Amino acid sequence: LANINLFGDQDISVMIKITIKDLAKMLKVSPSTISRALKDHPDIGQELKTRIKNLAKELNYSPNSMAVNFRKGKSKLIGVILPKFYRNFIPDVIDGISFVVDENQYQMIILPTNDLLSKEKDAIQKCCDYCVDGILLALSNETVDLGHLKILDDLEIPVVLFDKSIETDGYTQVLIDDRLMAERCAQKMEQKSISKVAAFLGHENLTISKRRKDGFQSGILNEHTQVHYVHATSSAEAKEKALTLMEQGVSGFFGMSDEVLVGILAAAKAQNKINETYVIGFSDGKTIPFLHEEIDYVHHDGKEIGETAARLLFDLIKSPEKISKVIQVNTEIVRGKLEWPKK
Amino acid sequence: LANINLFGDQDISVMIKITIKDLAKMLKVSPSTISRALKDHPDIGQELKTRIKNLAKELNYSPNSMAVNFRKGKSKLIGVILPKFYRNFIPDVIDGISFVVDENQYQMIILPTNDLLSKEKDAIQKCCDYCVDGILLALSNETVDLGHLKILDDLEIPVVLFDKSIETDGYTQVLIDDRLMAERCAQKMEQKSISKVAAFLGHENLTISKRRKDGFQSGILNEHTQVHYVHATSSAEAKEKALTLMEQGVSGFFGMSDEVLVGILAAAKAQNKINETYVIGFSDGKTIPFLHEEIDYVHHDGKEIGETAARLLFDLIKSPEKISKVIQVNTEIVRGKLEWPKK
DNA sequence: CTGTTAGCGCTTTCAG
DNA sequence: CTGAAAGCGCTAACAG
Repeated sequence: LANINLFGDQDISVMIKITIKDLAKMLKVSPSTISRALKDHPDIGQELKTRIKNLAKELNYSPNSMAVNFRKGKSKLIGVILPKFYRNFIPDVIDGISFVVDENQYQMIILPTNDLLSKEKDAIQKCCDYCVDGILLALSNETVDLGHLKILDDLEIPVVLFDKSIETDGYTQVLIDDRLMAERCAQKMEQKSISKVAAFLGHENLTISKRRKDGFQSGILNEHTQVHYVHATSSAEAKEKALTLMEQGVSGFFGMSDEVLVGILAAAKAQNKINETYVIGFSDGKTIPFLHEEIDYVHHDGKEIGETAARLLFDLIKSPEKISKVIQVNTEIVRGKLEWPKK
Repeated sequence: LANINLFGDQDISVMIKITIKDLAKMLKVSPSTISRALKDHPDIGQELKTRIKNLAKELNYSPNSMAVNFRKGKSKLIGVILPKFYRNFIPDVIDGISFVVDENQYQMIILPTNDLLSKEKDAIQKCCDYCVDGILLALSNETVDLGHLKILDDLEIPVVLFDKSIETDGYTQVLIDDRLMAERCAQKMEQKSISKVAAFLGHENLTISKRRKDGFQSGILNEHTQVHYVHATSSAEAKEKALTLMEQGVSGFFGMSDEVLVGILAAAKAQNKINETYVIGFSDGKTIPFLHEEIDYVHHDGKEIGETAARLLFDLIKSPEKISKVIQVNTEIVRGKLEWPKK
């Protein structure tokens, strides 16, 4: 095609990013014709269409997404706001999200808040500035109300909460039935006839902590069971507190997350009390194999939660009327040391 | 300010996204004046400037990043392309990256390749379409040459390779001195006077595997030491292979990653041979605490690698002449069970 | 069937 | 000191 050589003999396709205008000039047609041909608009003649497509392929034309999205008033971007890249759970969640994002031909920008409310607000503002079409949000520990999400309402940017959340109406959330499962844990604990037990919870701001505490509490029916409720936000803190409790004769432990479970088991190990200690809790089962101990745990699958949250978000993005709903992902208690982390 | 009420009595700031044009109309000045005032251009009068700024604040004006970036021909976006959200190492790397990205007021889009070359190519194309200003790339296992990065050269999009990489010139990379450290591991192994040892490597395509193998090989000076070289890409696979080798009397193990180390230790545990087995390898020290065993390991810090790679990328983005260089991050051999994962 | 035109929100010459 | 106008790349009425 002699047309390519408008700009001299060198193959310009390898030099700069080709635009629709370039193609238009080379083929001496208008930009709109190029635009239409490239998206198979029925108006364009077959012959011209193939000429255009061939040249585009030859020159590696590929549309400038920024321009397209800017023009269309949407970014094909979703914002994923989360506290931190914990090693447990979160990587799986992101995996699930990225799968759905891919399916929908979107991209995701990830904004860590480091568990700071101020950074969460910043993150939301940035999402607005970048015109994201939707937001997936795991709240920071500091967040106690959702006032800062109002702007998203105003701009009609849908948001789905996952993992961390707080009691609230009007927002779509993906949860597991924390209350019920914690209650079941307590029931299992009771079957062991342990007189002194402890329930390890996460940050006290979190509804997730409250719900799991409530559930556990209502599962303990024996009035003579002595229950300690403890908050811990790291494995190290959990270990310290577990050590103290063990010295006081506590031998049954409920841990609401992998973080605290690891601490509890480390304490039991350190005291050589693995065999006389009963441990149960919430885990995704990926950390357990590292522990070399079997425990009962409520299995919650990060990937499934990520996928579910992302699908809900895209439903909201696509549907005109934004109806919020709360989805409960199913879980069950299993005994692990389970599967190996895949790959 | 009566001006706000141009659109009736309701406060429009909570209804739609305010633009420069809106402000201009309300204050009866031109958009360019608004634009200049908001960025403290010296041309604008002090009084007008404050009037504009006040109104902007009141109405929560915040510029449309898409438009700004589109106009300026850059996206303030970097692409982070990586195989998968492994639980080891990668979350820390992303943490490091996100820290630097934040410092530079950028955002990052994350594109997982699932270790597929085809998806790696897609990811690169998407980065170009989104006009990212730079790319951080951890190669997939399938990638054996860098031909598909040529387009980045043409478009002058800088790229920094980290973690996974292959032997190549002309690209900026962040590495640790794999060869030297693997050699040191072999030397430590030799001090134990073990007759049968095994070196567990990752995927055979990876230069990282080759370099660590070479290093280990050259550290073994005793001709009578019998060395098995094994490739494994998951903990499960490593465990199986380690079991077989233990039956053959192998009692010294080198593991080039957390993944294989976990498998090796699980095998030793299963065979009740923890005490008669020597294990050394490469780790970030975060998995070790879960293992309850102490081992010698080459400590490589994901966060530092992520930060270093990101800083190099921003250097390239900012500097006019793109000079590629290879950076070696320092490492040392420590004995772990080390620190707890922070938080 | 194809071209012209206007415009997404913003910045930046160039005038005045 | 301020305004008018052009344009980044693309799309979609509206004409013809």
